[in-house]
Amino acid sequence: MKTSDRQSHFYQQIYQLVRKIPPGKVATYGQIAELLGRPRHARQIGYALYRVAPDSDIPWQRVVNAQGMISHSPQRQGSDDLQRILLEQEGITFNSQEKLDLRRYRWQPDLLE
DNA sequence: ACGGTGACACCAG
DNA sequence: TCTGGTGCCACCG
Repeated sequence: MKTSDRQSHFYQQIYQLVRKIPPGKVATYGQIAELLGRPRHARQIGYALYRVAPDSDIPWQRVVNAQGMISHSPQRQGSDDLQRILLEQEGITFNSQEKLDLRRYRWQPDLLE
């Protein structure tokens, strides 16, 4: 299997898993990578989500960094600001330090799937 | 082809 | 807490 095929397959796995995150819950980049059996590949999750169109059916907004914060970047062309708006619409609140409470909102995937 | 870059994470101080 | 350094590895010019 070519490397490029393995990679796009990995991206599909990422999208499929992110789709399972229910409204009002979030996962971290590292958590997604680990759940897919690739610890330390958190950056790949960011790359995969970067390619997702803002109006996609993939709930890309439900993935944040390990500090419970939205990762900002000029490259995102404002989708980072949109991310916060979408999450707040789902009932998620941010504290004065722009952080959401991971203990409260972290998605716990059902192991029996 | 190759080196800089980055929607990350973790650790030391 | 916060900051800086390090590990990681696909992406892109």
